[in-house]
Amino acid sequence: MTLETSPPSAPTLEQVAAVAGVSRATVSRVINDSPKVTVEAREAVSRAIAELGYVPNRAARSLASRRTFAIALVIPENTAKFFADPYFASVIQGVAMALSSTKYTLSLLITPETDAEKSRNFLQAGNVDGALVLSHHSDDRAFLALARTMPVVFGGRPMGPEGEHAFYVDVDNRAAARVATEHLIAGGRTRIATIAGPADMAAGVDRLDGWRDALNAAGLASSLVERADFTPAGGFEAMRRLLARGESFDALFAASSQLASGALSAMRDAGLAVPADVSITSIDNDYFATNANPRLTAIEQPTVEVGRTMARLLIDRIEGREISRVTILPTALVQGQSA
Amino acid sequence: MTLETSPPSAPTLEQVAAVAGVSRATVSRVINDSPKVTVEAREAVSRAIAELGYVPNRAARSLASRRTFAIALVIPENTAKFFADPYFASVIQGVAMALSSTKYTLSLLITPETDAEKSRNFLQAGNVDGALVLSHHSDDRAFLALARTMPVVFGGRPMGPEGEHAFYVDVDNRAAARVATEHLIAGGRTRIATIAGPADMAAGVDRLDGWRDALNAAGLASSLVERADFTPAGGFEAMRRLLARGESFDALFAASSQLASGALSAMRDAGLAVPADVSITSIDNDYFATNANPRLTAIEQPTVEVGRTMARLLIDRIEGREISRVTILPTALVQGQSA
DNA sequence: TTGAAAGCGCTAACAT
DNA sequence: ATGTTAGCGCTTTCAA
Repeated sequence: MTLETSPPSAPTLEQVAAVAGVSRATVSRVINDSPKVTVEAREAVSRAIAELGYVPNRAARSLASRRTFAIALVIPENTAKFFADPYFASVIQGVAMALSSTKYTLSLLITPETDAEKSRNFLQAGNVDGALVLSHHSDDRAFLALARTMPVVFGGRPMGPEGEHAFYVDVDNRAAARVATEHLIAGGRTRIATIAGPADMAAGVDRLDGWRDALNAAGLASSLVERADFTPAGGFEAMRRLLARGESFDALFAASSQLASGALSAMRDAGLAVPADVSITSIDNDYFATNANPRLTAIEQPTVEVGRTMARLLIDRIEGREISRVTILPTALVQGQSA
Repeated sequence: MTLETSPPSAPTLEQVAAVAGVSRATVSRVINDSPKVTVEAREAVSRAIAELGYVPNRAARSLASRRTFAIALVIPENTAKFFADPYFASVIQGVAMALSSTKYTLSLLITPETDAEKSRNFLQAGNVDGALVLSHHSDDRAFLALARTMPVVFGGRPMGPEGEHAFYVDVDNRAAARVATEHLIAGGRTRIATIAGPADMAAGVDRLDGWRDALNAAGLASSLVERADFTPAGGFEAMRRLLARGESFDALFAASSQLASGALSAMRDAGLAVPADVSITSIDNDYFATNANPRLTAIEQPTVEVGRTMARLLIDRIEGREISRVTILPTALVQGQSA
């Protein structure tokens, strides 16, 4: 366990104090931007810091102050899904943007089931001041308990009774689904199927409800439902099941564009033309929507803004500012060629 | 700076010791799997830990032991490029796999120029026991200095004189490029152009050299060179410049499949058929190669294995085991339809 | 405004 | 095998 080449051990605050000719307390004050330091003292310390190349030791600092100035972004997915889903990319971008103007540092935790315990420990061990939990697709109940231990902001409404007390940023999935479905109805479609997400995920449940809302309001039947997990493969299989039913339909609302993209393949295999035979709308104006053929008409979520907002809210909570528990961001329908 | 709801402060080792009826040292020994603990003591401690829900405080631990059991994976790119490049996804997967069977935790640092100082500070502040620097495309010289401070393993040979002392995992880019070019020659092509990477990156330089090696050995001209950064857009522009020269060619070696994919668009615009008019080989059998039309004949790198190896080597270094400074992993040509 | 001194929660000699 | 005792490098009262 010994390092092969013992590196030049880092300069300590004590050494800085010696060089600057002040006490350790004063050095600490300068580092922490305390106003109660004379200009001369401050400058002497700054010079010493520069001269020695001093960087405060995080462990010592956080042990003494009980602050880490780090936050975790927890993504309960496996690595493959993480990279396959453009949603994460934009949210992270938003988080990173919000953080870059602060002292806070980001710890990215991609936590497949297998490493769950390691991640929990990491968080409980005081490595971070708070956590962001981004559960676009996955189940996040495991992390609700965390919220009792430290400030946590969720991306997407957490399911379950404990979710009632959680802080989260989300879009109005139900309204978004309703709008997407209404667009199909406005286009004159009357037999509208849906491929819904999993029943144990908020986005799955809410988007299905929104689809029903629209159909009910228009007096249309809402029986053509197939569920799938939010992947192209899931969409492909769901569409095959839908077609196998033998009940014809002239429109599809897919709960995500990944689902729609899989469904498109299955429809092409079946010789169905889009939008001639079946028109389609979906949610997520992402890579899968814009690169589909035809380009999908889809609801756009403000993904970068979700990330930015989550980070800002978390820091507000960490620093004791009051924030509202629920933040809903607006969505908009973006016209493509599929409906 | 005060938490709005002060969370129940975490149990300490001292409390565990009290509950278990042993000294703090014994608790510490149990936590650290020391063999010198009686079974009874170990069990008493384990029970106390479970009962209290105790998790050791990382800061205290690392302050006392000077170990963090965390390593950083530094990616000197902006977030957008990070997600656009499938290379990173696989390498990270490899790193994560290697780490999951260890006590080590991963800190992912995506460091655009703007946040460089924050990242450097993070690393110098003792947050990690070592760092992996993955510079597929970007310049990494800034991180060579880091290697004097802590164990560092690079992914890809670092450029510059300091690179001579760096530990790294890489493939033989020169040989890979030579093989890819020889494949074109074996196909009867004689006027072979290349789109090379940047001159300040090892992969850029080495792959160009390999192309030259093959042409020289075959007695063919090696004048048709255009450089670009490793993106589809770069490849597109480079191909346009190549075409604008007015010198005809019947084959192209692209230094990466992203470059090739951009080049393909430009060739399609120019009415060139692949592989009829121009055959193509490239490096990276990734998404861009397999989804190109026609599918690219490309050199496959063992990307997951690169990540796995980097992580293993870094941990070996951290724990004082001897490792060889340079590790070269094998590549193989994967036949597509482009050559 | 500054310094002295007491910890933060843990590990690691050193005794026993 | 276990306990005692110093710290690890910093922040933070409290006095001056």
